[in-house]
Order: sequence, then C-alpha cells, then structure tokens
Amino acid sequence: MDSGIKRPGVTSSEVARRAGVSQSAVSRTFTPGASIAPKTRAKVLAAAKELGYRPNAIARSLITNKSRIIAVVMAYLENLFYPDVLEELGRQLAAQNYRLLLFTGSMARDSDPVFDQIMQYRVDGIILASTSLSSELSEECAAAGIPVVLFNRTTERDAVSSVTTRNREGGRRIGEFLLAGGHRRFGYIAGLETSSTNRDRYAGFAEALAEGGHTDIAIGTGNYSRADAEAAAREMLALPDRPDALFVANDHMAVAVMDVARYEFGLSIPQDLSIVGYDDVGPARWTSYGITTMSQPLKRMVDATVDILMEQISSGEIEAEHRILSGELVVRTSARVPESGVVEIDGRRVFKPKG
Amino acid sequence: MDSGIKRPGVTSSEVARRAGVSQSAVSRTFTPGASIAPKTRAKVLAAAKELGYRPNAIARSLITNKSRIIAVVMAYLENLFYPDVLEELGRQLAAQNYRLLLFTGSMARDSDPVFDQIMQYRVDGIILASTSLSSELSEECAAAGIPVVLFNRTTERDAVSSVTTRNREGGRRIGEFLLAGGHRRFGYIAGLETSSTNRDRYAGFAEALAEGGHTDIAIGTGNYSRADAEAAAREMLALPDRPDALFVANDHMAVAVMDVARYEFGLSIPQDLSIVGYDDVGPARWTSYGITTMSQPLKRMVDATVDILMEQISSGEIEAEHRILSGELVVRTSARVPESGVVEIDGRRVFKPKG
DNA sequence: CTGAAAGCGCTTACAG
DNA sequence: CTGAAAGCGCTTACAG
Repeated sequence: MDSGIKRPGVTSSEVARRAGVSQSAVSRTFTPGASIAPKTRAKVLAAAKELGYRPNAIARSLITNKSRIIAVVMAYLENLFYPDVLEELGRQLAAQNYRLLLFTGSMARDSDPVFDQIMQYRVDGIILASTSLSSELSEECAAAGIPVVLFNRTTERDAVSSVTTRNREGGRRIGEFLLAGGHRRFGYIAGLETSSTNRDRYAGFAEALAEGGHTDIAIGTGNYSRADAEAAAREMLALPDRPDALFVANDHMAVAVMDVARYEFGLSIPQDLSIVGYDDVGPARWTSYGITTMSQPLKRMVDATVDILMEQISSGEIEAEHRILSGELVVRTSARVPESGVVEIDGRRVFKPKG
Repeated sequence: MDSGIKRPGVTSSEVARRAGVSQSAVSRTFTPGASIAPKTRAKVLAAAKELGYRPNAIARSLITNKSRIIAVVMAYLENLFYPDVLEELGRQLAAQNYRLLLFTGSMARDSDPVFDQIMQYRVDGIILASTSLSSELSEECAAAGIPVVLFNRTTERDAVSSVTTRNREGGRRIGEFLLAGGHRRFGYIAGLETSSTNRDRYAGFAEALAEGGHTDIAIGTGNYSRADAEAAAREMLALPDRPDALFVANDHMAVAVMDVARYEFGLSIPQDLSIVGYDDVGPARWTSYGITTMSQPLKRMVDATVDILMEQISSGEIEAEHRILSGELVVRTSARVPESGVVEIDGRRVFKPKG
C-alpha cells in the first residue's frame, strides 16, 4: 500500500503514463457518466492512487465554463441568524457539490470591488444576504448569465430573485397579538430604514394597530445593530408616556432592548413592558430572554434559495423568481399572553387568532 | 459613456482586437508590474471598459499555479466566537487580495471529503478552526506545499502551524481568581475532551487550585455545546455538596450554565455561585450575563494566522510556526470579585494578581 | 515596450 | 471503448 502522498504537480498525463493509457482515459475515469471500460478505469484508479492524483478543478472549470462555486455575500455575522444561515447554506451547497466563496464584513457593504472579484472567479451563482445590490450590478450579472438570489431581502429589479417571509403579515400578527394582550401604548424599534424587511414589518404592524384604533406609534431606529437599538430603547423608555408594548424589528436588537429595559430602567418584562422580536434566533430561546417572536423558517428559506439557484444554473434561464414563506408567532415569556388565540403546536406555543 | 454590460465570454483576445493591440498587451495591462507603455495601457483599458472585460481568474490561476483562495474549515458557527473570527478573517484576507472558501457544518467534521475539495481547488492555504486534521492529511498538504494553520487549536504534527492563546496560564489565572474570591468548592464544565484547548485550560486550573490546597474538582462535560453543558450543569448543581465556583471552558457554554443555575436552581449569581468563562465573546458582555472571562485576542489571533500564511505562501517554505498570544481575565459580574488584584485598564476591569 | 508562440491541466468532439 | 488533437483564457519567456 503506497502512502498516497501527493507531489505538487501530479497531472492526468502522469497518471496516464503510469497506467499505460491515454490522458483522455484518465479524464474519463474522473468524469461521471463518461464512457470508459471498467478495466481501464481500474488501471487508472490504481495509478491515480499511487501518485496521489486529484483532478485539477481549476483546469476543469476553465474548459467546462462552470466553477461550481457560489458566492455568498453577507455583510455582517454579528446577528446569529446569519451564521445559522451560512451553516445551512454550506451544508446544502456541499450536498449539491458546490463550494461556497464567502464575502463578509465592511468590504461587502461597498459592492463594487466585491463584484469585481465575483465576476473574475466566474462563480455560478450569487447569494446576497444582508446586502443589496445596485441595479447596474444586478443587470450585469444577468447579462453574464449569473443567477442572483436575495436572501431575506427583496427588490424590484427584474433579474434578481428573492426569498423572504411574509414580513407584512408577520408585522400584522405581532400587532394583533399585542392588541389582544390589552396593551395601550405601542412602540417600534426599526431595523435599517432602507431595507424591505423593515418597511414591510412596520407596515403590517401599523396596519393592525390602526385597525385596533391606535395610530400613535413611538418610533426609534435601531438599524439592526445592538448599539443603535440600545440608544433607541433608552430614548423611548425615558418618554413620559412610555410604551407598554414594543415591537423590535429583529431578535438581535430585542435582546439588547430587553437588557436596557431591565437593567437600566428596572422594568419587569412582561409586567411593565412587553417585547416582541423577529427571526426566532438562538438567544430568543435562552431562558434569560425567552423572546416572543415571529419565526423565520431558516431551513426552508435556504432550501428555496438553493433550489432557485440550481434551477437557473441548470436551465441557463434567468427569470426572477420570488419565493415567499410563512413563519409563526412563537409565544414565550417576553410579552403578555392574550387570553385566547394561543395554541400549542408540536410542543411550542404559537399565536393563531380566530383559530 | 457605455453601459459596461458584460456579455458571457469577453476574453482578452476580444479586447485586444478592439484596442488594436496584441493579446499579450491586454494581459500586461492587467498584470501589476508588467512592462507596458502608458498609451497602450490606456487604449486597452478603454476597450476593456467598453466590452465589460474582467480577467478570468480561473485561467490566470491555471497558469500561475496560484488560486489566491484560502480554505477556511470551521466545524460549527453556533458559538459566536467563530463568526467573529470569520468576519475578521474575511476582512484581512480581502485586504491581502485573497478569497475565502468556506467549509462548515457536519461535512467539516469528517475531513476527508473536504480535503478532497480543497486539494482539487488548489487553494493556496488552509485555516482550520474548531476542527483538527488527521496526520495523513496534514502531511499530504505539506507534501503538496500548501500551508496549514490551526486556529485556536494546536497539535504535535510537524508540518502544521498554529495560533493559540496561553490556555494553561488562562486556566491558572482563573483558578487564582476564584481562590482569591474565597471560594471553597470548585467545578469544571469541560469542552471537547479531545481538544488541546480544553486539556490546557483544565490543567492550568487544576494546578492553581492544587497550589491553593484544593484537589477535589467536580467535573462535567459540555463538549463545547449548549445542550451538553446544560445537562452537565444540571447534574453538577444537583450535587449535595455543589460547587460555589464554576469554571466553564468557554463563554458559549457559560451562558447556558448561567441560565440553568438561575432559572432551574434559583441560584443567585455570584452570591450563591460564581461562574467564569473563556473567550470574551459577545453575550459575555450582555448585561444579563456579564461574564467574568479570559479574553482571547481575536484580532491579534487572526493577524497572526494571516501573517503565517502569507509568509509561507511567499517563501514557499513550510516550516511549522506556533504563535501563542496572551489574554486577560476580564472581570464582570458573574463571579465574586476578590478584595485585591483587580485593576482597571483601558476602562475595563482585569484581574492581575501581585500587581 | 511589443507580439508571436508555447503551455498551464483539463474536457470533448472526432475518427476509429 | 479509446486515443490524438483542438482549445478553454490566460501568463510569460523569447526575440525583436
């Protein structure tokens, strides 16, 4: 048994020489579905093993014009929702035999240089989470035949697909829940004001409250960041007529807001203040927080994302597709629980009015 | 001004034709340092812009034998420490003009298929965080001339570099801190028992306690996972003679342990029970937890990792290098504070005995 | 400074 | 089923 140590440059030609076959035969051995005699194949495989040969994916990409690489652009990982998404994406892309090229951090905010990289590597698809895309860039991708999917964002752009949840309905549901809980003064800590998720969640929330006769909503801006959410909470909770019910646009901020309410204002949750979040991310489930929150079905969202990508890659047709999934209002301890409408499904409590 | 839309296959030859120069000239225009006349360069650049040309990184890789891709293998992102690391790695690699190919999740645990991918893509370097590497694979990388750096792990393997912090000293420091706080019964919630970090942290902790005359340490195993840590805490806190001081091998588990102690056992922290963690990750700083913890200097650890990689890539010499950095015991509210030894540095409280 | 040419390691018609 | 050959889009000696 040889050790299988690979010297820097083992090529298919070397394997061919060793196996006494042509270089084409070596290539066919490593191409699923190529026509090759079992005997030849065995010889090649043996030689390959001896030399520690592995096909060069770079050379293969050059000729097939497929890199089997998907670019994932994720501006910030601070919110655990995104690492969770990343992990699931990694799993599913690997299962489809695709690799994941990650672009994060500050560089991801200014999309131009990132897109230069993406185009240079001739990725087969692009997933944009927590980032948007300028119209020129998205058109450029479409023109180049590269499918783009927005994750948890949406846009009017023609060529860009998206996967989201019913944010507006989610916002409505939260409004109904807080109304049913008998709250009287409402507040909203917003996410990034330019994001579609934030707009939709707020719109639904305001709608529901208006139907309940409440048009006065205190608004603070958290920009989906902890520090901004804390500042917004401080301001809002210092109000003479402070809200007794707060919808915070995601759990990541809700955690920070709860700490401010409890430890800086001495408020009891939910007795003095009800807080509802969005996402149902890890810390929402931790006992210290127990956040009542609209869940986003992460796994199904990733399923849909990968599905759209695979479909567009294999068909070569880039037609924008918008998948919209539903979440549930998971009831925990951070908000007063209404008398009715809360049911237990699969071991968790969920708010389903008129059910 | 042209729109710059890129058709699928703009190549250097097409740009050359358009600019009225040779294909070599186009290549030189996009190769930093190549000898090209400013005038020629300008013509090429103009033509490239008109056609929306970008050099094909795949083709370039094939001939230069450098992919400018670094593989990052990160088994699990659940612990926020790792997303933080990932973000910083992304930033620093981008600054050095390298791309980051991410391998996560379950597939990362079984290293063989992952390594097959890594080798096929001819990555220029490999960073392993929260994963180890079998001896054959590390030797194979070394033989292939691919530098490997273990992040927050170490190993005896010859060819594999590592970046860690002084885990043993950290464990000692924590032991000293808890002794100075006047605790009498000690417990340890371990991480993965096979990991070097866990071994070293425990060894230092036990050493310090032994010097203080305590050789009896209650031990539970949390495997760096929340669920396991919770189970271990339940068991340990139900002990007739339960510890009044707990060292939990990382903050990720410490958060879970605190919730169990408070909400399942009704314990006050730190009055009934002191808890010290490790890492100084996000939630440790949240007011609900305020974990006293050994910090790991994440940015400097990433600096060191990238530094080792860049050095080995440019020199072509793979000689294992082990960088060991120091953290500090950051004092917050989860553990009783000793009378002396706690000093304030740069606005944070730190335990520095005999200082 | 420039262009013609070789070649990186593969895949894939093509002819047998 | 197999091999010889062309070619993917570049970089880089080489000669001028």
